[in-house]
Amino acid sequence: MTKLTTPDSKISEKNKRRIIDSAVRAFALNGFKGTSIKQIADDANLPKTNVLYYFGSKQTLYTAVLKDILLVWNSSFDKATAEDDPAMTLANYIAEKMEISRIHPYSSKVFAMEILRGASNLNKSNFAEYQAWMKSRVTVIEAWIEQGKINAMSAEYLLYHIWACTQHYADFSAQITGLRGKKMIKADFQVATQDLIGLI
Amino acid sequence: MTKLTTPDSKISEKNKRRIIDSAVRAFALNGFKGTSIKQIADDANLPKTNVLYYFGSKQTLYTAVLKDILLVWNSSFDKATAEDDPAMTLANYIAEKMEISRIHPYSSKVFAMEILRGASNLNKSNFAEYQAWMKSRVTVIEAWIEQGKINAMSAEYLLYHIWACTQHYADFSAQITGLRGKKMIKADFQVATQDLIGLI
DNA sequence: CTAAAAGTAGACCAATTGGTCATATTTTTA
DNA sequence: TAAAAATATGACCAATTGGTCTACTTTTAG
Repeated sequence: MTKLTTPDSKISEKNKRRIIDSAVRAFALNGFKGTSIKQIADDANLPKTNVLYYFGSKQTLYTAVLKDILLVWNSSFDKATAEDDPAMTLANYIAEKMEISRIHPYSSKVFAMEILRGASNLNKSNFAEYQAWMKSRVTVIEAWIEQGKINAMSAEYLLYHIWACTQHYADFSAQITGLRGKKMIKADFQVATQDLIGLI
Repeated sequence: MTKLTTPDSKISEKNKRRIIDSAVRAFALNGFKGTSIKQIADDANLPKTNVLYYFGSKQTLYTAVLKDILLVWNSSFDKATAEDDPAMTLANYIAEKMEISRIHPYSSKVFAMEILRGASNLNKSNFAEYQAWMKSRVTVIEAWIEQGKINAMSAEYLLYHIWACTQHYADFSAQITGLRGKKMIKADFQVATQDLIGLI
């Protein structure tokens, strides 16, 4: 039996996973420059050279982390059509995004930081993909408006605003925790989700 | 004539201003750790030692930058009362926040980064102040609800959502620029503002 | 005008850190 | 089971950088 591709060995797989998980947290907490390879290695219980062995350089590791993060961000809205029910579809989308914010706060933060800093590590193809997604989603929303299913508004900004609010709960968790005096638990996320769905 | 305080000299004033302005941009673009004092000094056309002369350490400079940023973020909403018109007041608040996002994108980004990283450089008193502000604003909004002026909803989350959306345009400008293929100009900001006001 | 205070600036240092190299150990393959 | 491939790891290095020290110049106050 010949292998067509050379999949990573179990060991490689496991170590890479551990390294990336440690790296996400470290980058979220300290930024790219503020995170040392040694830090990540220690957190993953590996010697520093081992991290370099798998990823070659800090920059490559960072890029791998970004790629890993993007994998998490698919949602049911990606495949929604003009025939779907807007209220239900958008509500689902919001709920999904909120859930991602809740479960993957570090990923969200690394990504937010990357964009804050100018997104210079997201390559052209990443953006092209995004643009295509945006265009197709705007088309769907505009079809809904045309059918009179929802009020007229800029589909583009609507998406920005959904994005903004859902991300907010992951990205600005420290601020919210500070203001509330306590952390948001699952129930709080549910209230926030419902509130946001109501708003939109 | 005796001076009660020792105000900074003109030179000191001017240099500190130049340094902070350079620092805001640098920190926004490269993060705290990613920014070197030399970088800031070069940008401000001063030798590195001069920056240390005025601020003592990178950390102190960073704190000064944060403090400077907070000064920008006062708004008319701070003094709104239950007697004011909600629609008008909130619309103004949103418009003001959007304008700040447009004019001070770097400040916004530094602040966002600070919070992303856990807000460890914002001291307790900063937070206490924020909490007091939040509490008083929530009270006003809840009074509006009681008076039947606006629909019932969580005042707390409403504020979060306004914050999220208005900040978004500063913080995620790179993403928006990437998606749109062009930068947002003043007119675009106005459309976004109107759209957001409509939403809320 | 003069002395003190404020500001400017180069030389220098210790710590951190990304990355390389050589070598040893383990796992896989034939 | 032996060679090859993959993995693990310590020693080491050059570059960067925050910060200190010392000395020089300009500004301010009496």
